[in-house]
Amino acid sequence: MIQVQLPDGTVKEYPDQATAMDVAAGIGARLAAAVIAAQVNGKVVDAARPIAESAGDAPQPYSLKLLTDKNPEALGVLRHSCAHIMARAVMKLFPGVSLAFGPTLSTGYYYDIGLDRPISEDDFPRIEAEMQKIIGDAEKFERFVLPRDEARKLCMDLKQDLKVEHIDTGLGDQSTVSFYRQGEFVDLCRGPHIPDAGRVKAFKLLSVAGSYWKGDANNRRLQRLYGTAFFSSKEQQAYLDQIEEAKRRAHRVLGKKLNLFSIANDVGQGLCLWLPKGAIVRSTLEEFIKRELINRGYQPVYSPHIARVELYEISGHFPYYRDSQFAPLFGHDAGQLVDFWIRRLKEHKLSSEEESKLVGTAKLMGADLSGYRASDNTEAKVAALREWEQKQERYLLKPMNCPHHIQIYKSQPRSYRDLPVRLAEFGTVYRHEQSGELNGMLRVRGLTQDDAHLFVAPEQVEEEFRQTLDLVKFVLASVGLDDYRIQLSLRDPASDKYAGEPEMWSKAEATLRKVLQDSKLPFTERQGEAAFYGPKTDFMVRDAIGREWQLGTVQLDFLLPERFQLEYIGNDNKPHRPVMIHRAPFGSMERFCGMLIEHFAGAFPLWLAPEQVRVLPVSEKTEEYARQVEKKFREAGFRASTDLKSSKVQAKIREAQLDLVPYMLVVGPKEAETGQVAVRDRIDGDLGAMSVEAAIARLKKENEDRVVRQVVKSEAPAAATNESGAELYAD
RNA sequence: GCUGCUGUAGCUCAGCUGGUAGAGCGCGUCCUUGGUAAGGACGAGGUCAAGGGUUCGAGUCCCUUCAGCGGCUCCA
Repeated sequence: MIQVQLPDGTVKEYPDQATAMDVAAGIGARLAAAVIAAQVNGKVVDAARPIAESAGDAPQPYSLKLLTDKNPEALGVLRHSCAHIMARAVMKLFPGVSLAFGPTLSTGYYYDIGLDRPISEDDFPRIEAEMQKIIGDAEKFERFVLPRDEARKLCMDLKQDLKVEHIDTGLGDQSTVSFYRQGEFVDLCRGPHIPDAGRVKAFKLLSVAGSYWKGDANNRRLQRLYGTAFFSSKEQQAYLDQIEEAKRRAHRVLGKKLNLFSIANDVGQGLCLWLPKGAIVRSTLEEFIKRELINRGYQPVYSPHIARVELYEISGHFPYYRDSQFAPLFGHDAGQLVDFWIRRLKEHKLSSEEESKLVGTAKLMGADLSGYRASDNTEAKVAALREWEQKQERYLLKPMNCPHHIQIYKSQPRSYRDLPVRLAEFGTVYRHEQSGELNGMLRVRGLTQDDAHLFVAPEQVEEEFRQTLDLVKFVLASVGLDDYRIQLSLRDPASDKYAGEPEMWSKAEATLRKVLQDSKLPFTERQGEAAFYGPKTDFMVRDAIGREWQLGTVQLDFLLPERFQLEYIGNDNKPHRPVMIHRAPFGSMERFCGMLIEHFAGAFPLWLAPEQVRVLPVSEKTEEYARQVEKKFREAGFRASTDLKSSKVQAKIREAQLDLVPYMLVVGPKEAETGQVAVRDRIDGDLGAMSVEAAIARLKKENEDRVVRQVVKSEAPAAATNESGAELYAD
C-alpha cells in the first residue's frame, strides 16, 4: 500500500499500483471524467501512471493534486498532446515526415517536422480535419518505457532519424526513455499527456515557419507548425480575438495611417523618420522626463554621435559587439583593408598569395607598412599592422553613450561631496542589428535612449538604485502603465563572456537583489542574461491587451569605472573608485513610442496627442471665428488646428474621430455670437456648448494632470512575448 | 545573417492558363453653406521594387539584387 496526501491535507492509503485516475474514481465518477493530469509532489504527470512510479524515490506520503480543465497547469498538458495529434495528422497526410521537437508555448504549441514537401496555410484545413477525426476517435495516450538501445531500434524502425539522433546525443546520459502511443502513432516523448485525445475541445493551426534542427542554422531545415488548443471554444475564441486585436493595433500600420513615423527605403533599413505627429509624441515625452530628471538632481549633457574607436576598445564594447556595430570610419583609405587583414591573420585564413596582394594594395593606397615583414610570425605581423592602424584616425558611430559620459565625469576632478554625479542625455546610438531582426520601431539600427549614467560612491549604490527604480515606476505611471514585473539578469558563473572579478559580480548581484526584495516589486531572476559588464534589471511591462514588453532598464556596473580608472577624492583625502549605474526608464524612444502606439491603439491621451484640439466650423460663414478659437487654444499651449474644408460638419467630425483627435470644437453662428464652443469629446461624444475660457480650463486640467482615459484592460489570457517557460513539456 | 512568403496609384487591394493597367479611400477643382461619424460632379496620379533573361509580345514565366512580413539565431 502507498500513502497519498490530498490537497486538503488528508492522507489515504491506496494499492501500490494506484494511479491518479484511480484516486479520482474513488472520489467520484464526474471527477474522474474531468481529470486531465495530476501533480505528484509538485510535478505534473500522467493521470494514468502509477503514483508511486511518478514520485520516484520521494518519501511517502506522496502529495497528489488532480488537475482538471480548471487548473492552468493542465492547459500545458493539453496543448502538448494536441501537438502530438497534429503530428499524427501530418504523418497520415504526408509520407516521409521526420519528427523533431514539439513543445508547448505560453499561448499554444508547435511541432518541428522534417518534410521535403513545403506545408502552406492552404494545407491547414486538411490537417485540421484529420486532427478532428483523431480527437473524435478519442484514443488513449499510452506511455511505455524502453531501454536506450531498444528505444533507438524502435525509432530506426519508425524511420525517425531525428529522434534517433536525439537519443544518441541529447539523451545520451539516460538509461531508459519514454514513449507515448496513440493509435498507430508512437513518439519519443517525456510527457505528460492527457488521458485521451477526446479531451481537446478546441484547437487551431495558426502558422507555419521555418526552423532548424536544434536551433542551429548549420543543421537540417525543418518546418515549424504553430497551433493552439483550449478546453473550450469560448476561451479559444477569446484568444483568437486577442490576436486580431493585436493586429488592429500594430504600430507599423497605425504609424503609417496616423503619419507618426516612416522607415523609408531611400534612407535605410532600420532607420526611423519621425514625422511631425510622431515627433510631437516623442518630444512631449522627452520634455516631461527632462523636467523630472532635473527635479531629481540629474544634469543634462550632450555628446557627439561618433568617437574614436579606442574609447570603445577600452570600454570593451567594440571588441565584444563588433559584429553588430556599423564598420568603423577610417581616416586613411587603407584602414578598412588593414582591418580586414588583421582579422584574416588572426583567423589564420590568409594564403601567401593573398598576403602579397594585400601588401601591394596597401602600398597602392599609400599606407606605409614598412614595419611589416612577410617572413615574420603572425603575432609580429599583427603587431605591425596594429601599430600602423593606431596611428590613423578611426571613429565609431557610437553604439553606447556610457563611454562619452565617462569622459564627461573625467573632465574634472571629483570629490565625494559631488557624488552622485548624474549625467543625462537623450543619446542617439547606432547598432548594426541583423537585417532579419529589424521590426518597425521596436528593433531599429538608429535609436535614442533616454539614457543617464550615475557615478556614485559604493555606499550610495543601494539608495541610488532604489531611487532609480522609483523614477522608472513614476515615468511608467505617467502613461498609465502600472502592470509590470522586474527581471533580474545575473551572470552565468560557468560562462567566460563576463568581464571583471567574480567578487565584484557577487556584490553587485546581491545589492540589486536586496533592493528589489525591499521594494516589494515582483521580480524573477534569470541566470546568464546579464550584460558583459554587470547585472541588470529590466522592467517587463504589460500593455492594455496583456502583452509583455521589455522596456526600462537599470544596470549596475563595477567594471567600466575600473577600465577607465575613474576616481573621486574621499573624505580621507585619498582616491576612491566610484560605481556606475546605467539606466533608461523608457529604453529607447523608438521602441517605447512603438509600444505606446500599440498600447493606446493610436488613441493617445490628451497630453501626448499630436493634435489635441480641432476646430470644426459648421460652414465658411464661421471660419473667421473658428480661427480666433484656434488662436486662443494655441495661446493656451494646445496643439490645435482648424478644419477649413468645405465638407459638412458630420464629415469633419468623422474625420477627426478617425484621426483620433481628443477634442473637437464645433463652432457655428450660435457659438460665434456668444463666444462659445460646442465641445465634442473623442470618447464621450457631444459635451454641449461652453465658453472658450471654460473649455480651455477644462482641457488644461486634463492636459497638465496627464490624465489617461479609455485604456481598456483585456480580459483575455496574457500573450507573453517572453517564452522562457516554453520548454516545459518538450519532447 | 539563415529561411519561407510577399512587393501593382499616397493608402488598402483586384488584375484568369503571357496579348498595351483597374477599384475604393485619399488628393485637386468646381457646385453645395450645412449643427455632432461619409453631400455631389469632374479630374490628376503608375518605368507594375530594381536589373537581367525567355518570348513576336512579360505586371503575369525564369534568374539576380533590394526591401517588407513571418520564423530561427542575436540583442550593450
